[in-house]
Formats: sequence, structure tokens, C-alpha cells
Amino acid sequence: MSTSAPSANLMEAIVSLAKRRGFIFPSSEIYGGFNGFFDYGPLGAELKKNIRDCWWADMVRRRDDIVGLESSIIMHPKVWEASGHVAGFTDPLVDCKVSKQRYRADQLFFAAVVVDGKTAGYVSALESEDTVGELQAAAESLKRKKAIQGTLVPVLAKDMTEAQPDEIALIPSPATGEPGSLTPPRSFNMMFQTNVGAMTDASSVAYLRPETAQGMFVDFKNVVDTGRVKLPFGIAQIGKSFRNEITPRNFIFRSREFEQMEMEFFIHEDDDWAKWHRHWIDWCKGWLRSIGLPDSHLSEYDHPKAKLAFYSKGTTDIMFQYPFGVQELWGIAARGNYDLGQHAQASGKPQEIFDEATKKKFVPHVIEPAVGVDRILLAVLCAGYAEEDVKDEKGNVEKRTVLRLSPRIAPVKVAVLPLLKNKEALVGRSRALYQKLQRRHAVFYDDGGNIGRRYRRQDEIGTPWCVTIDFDTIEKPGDTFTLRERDSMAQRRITEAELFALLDEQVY
RNA sequence: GCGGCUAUAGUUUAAUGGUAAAACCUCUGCCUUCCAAGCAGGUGUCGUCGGUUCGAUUCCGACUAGCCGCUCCA
Repeated sequence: MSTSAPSANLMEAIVSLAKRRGFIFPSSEIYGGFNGFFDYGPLGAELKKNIRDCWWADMVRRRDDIVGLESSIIMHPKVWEASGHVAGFTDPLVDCKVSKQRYRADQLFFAAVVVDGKTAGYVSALESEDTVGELQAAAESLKRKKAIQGTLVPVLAKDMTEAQPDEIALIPSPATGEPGSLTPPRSFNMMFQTNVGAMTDASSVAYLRPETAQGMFVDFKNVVDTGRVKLPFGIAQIGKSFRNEITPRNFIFRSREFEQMEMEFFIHEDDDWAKWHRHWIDWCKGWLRSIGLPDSHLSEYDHPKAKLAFYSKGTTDIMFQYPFGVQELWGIAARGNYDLGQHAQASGKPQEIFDEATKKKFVPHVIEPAVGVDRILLAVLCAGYAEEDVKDEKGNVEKRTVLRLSPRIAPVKVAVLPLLKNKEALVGRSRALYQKLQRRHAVFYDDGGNIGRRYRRQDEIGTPWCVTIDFDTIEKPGDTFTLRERDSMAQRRITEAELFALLDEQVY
């Protein structure tokens, strides 16, 4: 058994499999698709739910120090002002189509060159200590160049956000000095906007959240007052977030609607943040391994201090080796007390904890592990996808496509297969086992085609085990089935009790 | 948002200025005592809109979507 290397078109193979087997469809496909959005089909929905459930179980239910939260997707607009998202991304940008330079529209100034009441042209300048002076000089230069007689009116500097549509084509690009290459200003704020209520005006503007984290900060006091929590403790949330990405790319890796699993771990202001930061990096890597991602594909990237936001103490990304490159999977950020501080200031409501030991109030610091469900799902598909050359009895080599998903997250845990479908005794025993398993697990019953075809079909969707009800089951004592294992294709006999025990141990 | 390439069945691909083919997949039936066997049958708006033409899936344009490279990525 050998594994061929399909890496060059691995993504194509995965996208194709995802579509063919009902994991992931392009959104609104019958209308031509919709860039940046995806639908999860029957198997994809199961897989995604399993990823979420595993995370929630390990992060929240099996711990004493972390509680869950489900906050609303649309929050008060002031949340996003306080968090910095509104200011951080409302900058309208202007492109120069010739030089490919990009300018912030509010930093690119222009002025009409008016001579004796007639507009002779336009000049532009980047924001500087003497923007008006530069524009004036440029205007005089233009007047000389065009050899226009008359009196030059002092320039009136405007920035590009004030440019009329018919002016834009006449304003020269600072890069080329020639007009015609600048685009109209475009807003690059990645937050989706909507209006709340009947009025559609500035006062009704609201945003779809671009991250779930702010919910934990805004509800911090509510959780502290009701959750019986003591530092250090965490608040975790799973939910959809929305970013109007400029370039959605790489299948579901960067999409405009995605699902996050975030946890804010609050610590004492005097606590050793670096120790907790390291703790959570290790925890996250361990969790990724527990759902089947190989260590060989995982790495860490420390954001350089110089590039960090001023409040950030450190950010480490757990990277995953996707077919299209090593990319961020899970960001673990030490954010100080910036977020709670911002909300305290903006809302006027202190976001403090009382320290019984020192009798002092303080704003806790936070470590934030934030990961995208869709990115994990893509990672497990990429890591699990394999095409193997297997030999049949006659020695002919044929291809086997197998999705090596961890039993924890596999959409189907067990397929129940009667060896033959036209033998009533086999079908009856299979049905009975299927119905019993169904009460506890995601299982699949299949009697179509021959047994080999059914095994391969389950291989392709990542089902870890198949049980086949054969003539030994019904004719020999012990009521045993054939258990066929996905990765090794090995078979052994197993009883119903042993099967349930196996599932109990492997699916958690 | 810019540039290049692309769009035919669920998937992978053909052919063609005269209403489209194959393989695989899938579904139904038969058969089948352990790894995609066989037999019979079913399932198709050529991405959308427009133009040229007697006639367009084919030529042209726009749009939409996808891929690659820029750009962006708090």
C-alpha cells in the first residue's frame, strides 16, 4: 500500500470531493454562485457540528474555569466604535490604476486650478505639513506649463472623499502626475452594514459582528455577577462572524461569512501573562491533535513586536500547512486589558474585579485563543485526504480515495452493512443493529451494490468503521459481526457489546 | 479593486455555426458469501443576459462565478 502525492491539485480534488459527496457547496449555486459564501451539505453539516461539539465539550463542559456564552450577532453600534473596528476600517481608499499605488482618500488632497474664473486643470498632493503650499506651487507650475495668462485664484484644498464624480477623472495621480488613473474612493471597512428598525438613515446603522470576541467583553460584568466565576476564568463562544473580505480565496479558508470559536481567558493584572499565553498555545495544539491534525502540519508564528497593536503583549498563531501554503489557523493573543478598558471608557461602566487579597479593584487582562471552524474543517479535509494504490486479488492496482478523519469528528461513525441485501436474515439483523446504534451515534445503513463498493464509499466520506452482518453472524454462535477498519482495511470479528465499547472509547 | 486564464451532466473530460458524447458517480431492479465486478433501466436549463446569424453550446460583448498573480488581511 502506497500513498500517491496529489499535492499539486490537492485542493481541486478536495473541492471536488466536497461537492460530490455533499460536504460543501458554493452558496446560491443555481443563481451562479455568490463569491465568498458557502453552504455545508448533509455530511459537511455533521462534520462541522462535530468540530464545534468537540471544542465546546473540551473547552467548556469538561472544565471548571470556563463558561459559555451566546451573544447576539448584531450589537449596539457603540460596541464597534469602542473596539476600534469602526474607526479602523472606515478609511476610504483610492487606487491609481497605472502605478498600482493605493492612497487613503482622506490623505490625498486635490485642488482645482482656477485662472480668471476658469478651471484650467487639477493638481494633487499627499497630506503633509504644508499640503496647501504644495498644491499652490503645483497650481502655479501647471499655469506656467500650460502658458495660461491671467490671475491664479488661491487653491482650495479638498481631499478625495470630497471629489465630485466628474472631477475624479481630471485629478492627476501623485505617482504619475497624469490625470485619469485614479479610482473613486471606496470604503474598505470590512464590517457588513445594515439598518435596524424602519428608518434607513445614519442613526439606524448597525453592523454584523466581524468577530465574536466583543460579546464576551460586553457581557463580562453580567457573567461575573451571575456565573460564580473566579479569576482566572474564561468565557467561550461559538458563532457566526461576517467580514466583507476584498478577496475571498482558497475555498472556505477566507470567506465572508464564517464561524468562530473564541475564548477570552481573564487573568489577574499581576499574573504572569506569558505563562498563560504559552499554556493556551499548548492547549490549542493538543486539541488540534485530538481531532486528528498531524503535528507535522502544525507550526507556530510569533507576530513581530513591531507589528503588534500598541496594547498587545504578544500574539502567536498556530499555523497549518494547507496545500496553498502555511496559513494561520488559530491565533492566541495576549491583549492586556485593552478591550475591557475601552468598553469601560466608552460605556462609563467600570469593568473591574475586586481583589479580596489586596482590597483593590482592577481590570483583568485577557488571553484570547480565536479559531475559525471553517478553517479547521478545511484543515482536517486537507490532512485527511489521501489517494492510495491498492492491489486487488488479481494484482491489479487501483486507486482508493480515503478521508482519514478522526472518529471524534467523522460525520458518520459506523456504517452498518448486510453482506447481501436479498437475504432476509442478514437484512433483519442489520436493521436491528442499525436502529440500536442510531440512538447513540451518527450511523449509516447501506445495502446498495456489492460490499466492496460500500466500503469504498464509506472510505471517501471518512467513516472510521464498517460493520458487516454476514452468514457467520446468523449461523454461528456469538452474534459477531465483521468490523472493517478504514485506514488499514483490516477486518476482525466483534460483538455488539464490544462495538459499543469501542465507540465509547473513540468517540468522545 | 487591478491584470491574466477559465466556465459543457453530480464529478472529470469530449465534439460541434444546424437543440450534445463518454467514463465515473448517483438512483431503481436483478444478481452477488468481504474491498469500486456484472446485467437492465432512470436522471442533462452547454454559468447569466444581450449582439451577429435563417439558425449560437460554438463567434462577439457585458455581467456573474472560479483559478493564478497583485492588492488587502484591525
